[in-house]
Amino acid sequence: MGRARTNPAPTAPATARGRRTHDALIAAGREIIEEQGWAGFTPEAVTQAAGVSYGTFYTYFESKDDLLRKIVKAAADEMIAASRVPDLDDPYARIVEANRRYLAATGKAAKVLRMVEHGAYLDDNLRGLLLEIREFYVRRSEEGIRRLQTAGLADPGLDPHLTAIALGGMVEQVAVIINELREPLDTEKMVDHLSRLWASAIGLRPPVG
Amino acid sequence: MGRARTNPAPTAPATARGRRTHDALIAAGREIIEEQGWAGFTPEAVTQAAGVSYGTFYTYFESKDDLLRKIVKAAADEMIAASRVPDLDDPYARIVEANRRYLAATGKAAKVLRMVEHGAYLDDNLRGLLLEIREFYVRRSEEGIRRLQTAGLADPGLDPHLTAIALGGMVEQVAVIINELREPLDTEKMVDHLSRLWASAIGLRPPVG
Amino acid sequence: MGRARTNPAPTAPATARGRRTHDALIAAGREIIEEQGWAGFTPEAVTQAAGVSYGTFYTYFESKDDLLRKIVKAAADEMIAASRVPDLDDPYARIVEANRRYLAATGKAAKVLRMVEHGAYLDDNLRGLLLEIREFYVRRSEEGIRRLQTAGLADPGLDPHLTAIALGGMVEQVAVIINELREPLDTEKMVDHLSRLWASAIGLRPPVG
Amino acid sequence: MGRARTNPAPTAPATARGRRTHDALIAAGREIIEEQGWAGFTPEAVTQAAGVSYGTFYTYFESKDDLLRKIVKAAADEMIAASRVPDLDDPYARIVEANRRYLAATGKAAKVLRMVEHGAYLDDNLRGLLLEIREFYVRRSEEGIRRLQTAGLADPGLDPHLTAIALGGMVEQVAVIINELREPLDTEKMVDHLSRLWASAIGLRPPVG
DNA sequence: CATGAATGAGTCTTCATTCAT
DNA sequence: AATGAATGAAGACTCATTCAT
Repeated sequence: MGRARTNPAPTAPATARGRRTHDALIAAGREIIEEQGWAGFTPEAVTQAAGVSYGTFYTYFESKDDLLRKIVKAAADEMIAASRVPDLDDPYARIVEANRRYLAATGKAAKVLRMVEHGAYLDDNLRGLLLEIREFYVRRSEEGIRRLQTAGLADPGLDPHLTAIALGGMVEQVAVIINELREPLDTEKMVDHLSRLWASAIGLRPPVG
Repeated sequence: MGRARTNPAPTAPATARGRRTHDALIAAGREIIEEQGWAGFTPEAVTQAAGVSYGTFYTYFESKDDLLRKIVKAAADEMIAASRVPDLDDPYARIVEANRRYLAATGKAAKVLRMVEHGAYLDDNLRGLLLEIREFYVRRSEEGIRRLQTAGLADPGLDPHLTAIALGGMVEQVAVIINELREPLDTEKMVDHLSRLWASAIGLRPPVG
Repeated sequence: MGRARTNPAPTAPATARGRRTHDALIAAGREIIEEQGWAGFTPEAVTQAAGVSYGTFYTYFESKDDLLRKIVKAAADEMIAASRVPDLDDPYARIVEANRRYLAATGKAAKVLRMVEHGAYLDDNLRGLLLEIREFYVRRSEEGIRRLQTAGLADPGLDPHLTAIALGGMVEQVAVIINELREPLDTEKMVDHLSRLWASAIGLRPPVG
Repeated sequence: MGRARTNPAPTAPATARGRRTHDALIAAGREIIEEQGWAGFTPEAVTQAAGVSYGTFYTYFESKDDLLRKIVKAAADEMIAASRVPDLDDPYARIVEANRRYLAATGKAAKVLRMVEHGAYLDDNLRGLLLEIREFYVRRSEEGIRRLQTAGLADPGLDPHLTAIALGGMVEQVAVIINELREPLDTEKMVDHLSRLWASAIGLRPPVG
């Protein structure tokens, strides 16, 4: 973590085999982080899980952190991709859809991110990534809220930025908690609640029922 | 070699000096976790910060984990103590007060807890502690919501348990985020927003203004 | 922290170089135990003596104890192998041969074993090994004595078990003492004496002269 | 173990209470060595067993080695005192008596000594003590054998020195082994065997029966 | 004298990274 | 590219000894 490197800088794999190994390592690393957390994430464990030899790790990654960054980047892209919401006219339906997708697709990814949040506290690169992701979500929600306010559909007294932070935090935190609970929650019911709470919170009248 | 432990099993300090050192170590440890996160939390760092020699660590704690557990316990107790809300008649005032106290007193404590959540993934003791704390909050909110529903002041269609998890998550997450942002938020404004969002979400009419 | 072991669990060396290093470590470890005793036996000393870096120790051995067990096992095997006596018809010649081989080959091995006897007092694995070895010797002597008694060549009034313990102890102890004395003994003369004492003790007439 | 000392040199205890504490520490230390072996022998354990505080150790002993030396000295004196054999006319009776006393009184003391033999390999003081003790026994046996040879009662072809080493070793080793066996031996029967083996070995006719 | 806290060098072990093949 | 051995700095923990009260 931050030692000077004298290794040949890994380049993009040139052969198909190389790409396979590279991807296998990323997949293995991600699985390990998701399932064993920070402590289990070692080059040894990753290479073993990927079925290659120890040394191969450094053929593809500059360092453990390098792999981590790539994993996080992938998780982040995935989260954001999974969160694209189709352009629905009904604002409430939009909220429901956004929450459903977030919970469905991002539980594990969110866990990876949060793991990093603490484990790699000192790595500015990673912190930057995390902040970007959060900002993306906050900005998107912020704009949505502002639009609704302009349209007279949401409480104009709310600060869109603070509101976005708070409601986004709610969803983010729930996404993580769900994966940690012993007794599993009914996800669809949670989506329903999150959406209704969100809507009511900003003054958008949720559908009757 | 299976050598029997021969060091004095740490006992409660018998002298005033002992108690001072003991407390200094806990304080130093906590500060380090809060500020440098998991990675910086080493016996060496803790003893240095406390201004005592390395070996002194083990005069008071059986292990690094032992200290960690004590720090977490303290943080948890503190959070819960700080969250006691005076018995206010006005439900909205109650919500505001609860949020204000939570944000004021528990940002760092919450961060400690979250740190542990991932770093000590495998330690059942700690996981148990964390679950207890969260349950405490969820249960308290749940009861509050139920009371309001019974009194006809809150949306009777909401599941109090899911709602408590979601809104509690919102506050918890905001408490942590606040401490991570570069540009500091106006805490009092955030308290106001959290409270209004919470109230509106459950259908409790927030005060006009 | 209950962190899972992530270092490669030592496996049999896969390459010739690996085997060389592995063997060098065992040899170095053994020499250190023999010459400096328990206190000098540290991973650092062993690796230094073997001319490799500290970390290499754990490429081949799970722990200090692991190496110790392997050394003891080797010493034990060696002792027993060196003690095989060719099937001689003359009982006295057999005794001489057994003693000669024991003293020649096992002085240091016996010392290693004795060292462990006390140093690793608590390790049941090792204690088991030691008991096995002693039992092997006792059983063998016991059978020899019994045969001679049956053949009318040895005092039938002796309990073969107790006798084997006592005479075996004599040889074992002498083997160790020899290596500790400043003024070296004439080993061949000691073999002669041990054999004559042994033979006379059980009533087997030693050869005249 | 060999660090420079800056402690006030402990002097002989001046008060009765002091002497009691001093003796209690020696007794406790000895018991620990006898029962838990080398590994359990720490100032902490000793003081605890003696019911005094940690620091008190250094009021009475310069170092851990200092206590050890005193324990060994005491064990040695005790062994030698217990081994004094009354002047019996019958040489065989003398042998029996010597062995009986040795086994009866010295099993544990012998264990202490042997422990030291390996544990404190590097301490010349202790090694000297051990050698002295062994020499005492060897010399005594040697003289006895020589006397019997002169009196025409023992095989004149035996080297008294080598013979004394061997037979002394037998008894010493048996004394230790006895204490290590799970299934306890009948000590009196072992005394009988040792004596008969010893006598026969040197050509002294043991009593019929 | 007794107490118990303080000290810090030493020991075992881990693991990210490098290197020879 | 792949392999697996080698490296060594860093971390957790121990314990004989010292010292303030």
